[in-house]
Amino acid sequence: MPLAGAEDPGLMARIVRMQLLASEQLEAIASQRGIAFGDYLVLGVIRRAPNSRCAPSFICETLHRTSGGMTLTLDRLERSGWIVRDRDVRDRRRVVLRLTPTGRALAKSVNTALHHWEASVSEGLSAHRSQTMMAGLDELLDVLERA
Amino acid sequence: MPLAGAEDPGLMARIVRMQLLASEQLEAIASQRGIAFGDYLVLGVIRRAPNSRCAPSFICETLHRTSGGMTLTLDRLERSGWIVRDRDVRDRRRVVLRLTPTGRALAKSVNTALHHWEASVSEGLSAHRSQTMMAGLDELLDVLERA
DNA sequence: CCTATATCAGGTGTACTGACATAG
DNA sequence: CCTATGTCAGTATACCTGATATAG
Repeated sequence: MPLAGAEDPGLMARIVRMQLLASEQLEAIASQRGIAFGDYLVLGVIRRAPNSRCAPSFICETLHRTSGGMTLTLDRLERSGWIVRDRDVRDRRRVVLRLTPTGRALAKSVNTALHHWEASVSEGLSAHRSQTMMAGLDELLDVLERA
Repeated sequence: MPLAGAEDPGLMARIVRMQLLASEQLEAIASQRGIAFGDYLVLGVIRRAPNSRCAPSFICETLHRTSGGMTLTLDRLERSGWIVRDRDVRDRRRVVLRLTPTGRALAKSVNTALHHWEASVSEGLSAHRSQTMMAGLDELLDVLERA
């Protein structure tokens, strides 16, 4: 079911198709555990931040999101009981985010499921392909980042 | 700016990062020409369909979208003067979509810009890498499609 | 009758932009 | 004053469910 006709689809078509397929599967994995994939990414950023704490603006930069949208996302995550907003005592403009025990457990659970997904996808690839794919993707990411 | 910490990010993180970077750039290219990237994809599906005509349901399948949402999208594209809805004379339940001259010109313009983007990205990759990348992506897409 | 195609209506979730309050 | 951080209000878009023609 290629997007293009007879000719070679090209890089763009492949990327778009990958987005469609991967998004569906990642979304399914996360939502089976009661969270949207995009929201899981936010939990993940907090979890991996130094001391498992960070500011909303850091998440915006990491996930390329706007501050207005992030406020709504954080409202939602806080309402769900997965994160807490603290005030920074040094600079009281700043908010410090941290995970609740529930939030940490959820993030870990989704993370584990994603690792299993990764493993099953890798199984479908020849070992050699898997290696060169990763290297190729890294090079591609480098180019995209510079563009 | 990797999503993960010290360990190897893994396939999932690479895919997510690719989605972030690629979406931004594709969205920028399209919106510079006055259309959202998602809407361009719809025009593209119509343009590449047999005889440059197709039904709304075909677009839904191709782009994995819902019929209710597609009706709204098509309303928007029609209001913008880029597509026309005709009735199929054989089966008058069916709607046949086609591009207006303006819509065709816009789709071509975005398509050309995307080809330039592709070319510039490919330039940043070693020729050999570019080849194996594409092959690797195809294999990955195959696996994702089967999953 | 029953099914297929597309649309519509109502309600929900989410993101963006631009304005704003507050802190430095 | 000017900048930085985060929030809020208004807007846009997409989704889902279920109902509604209309045609086969």
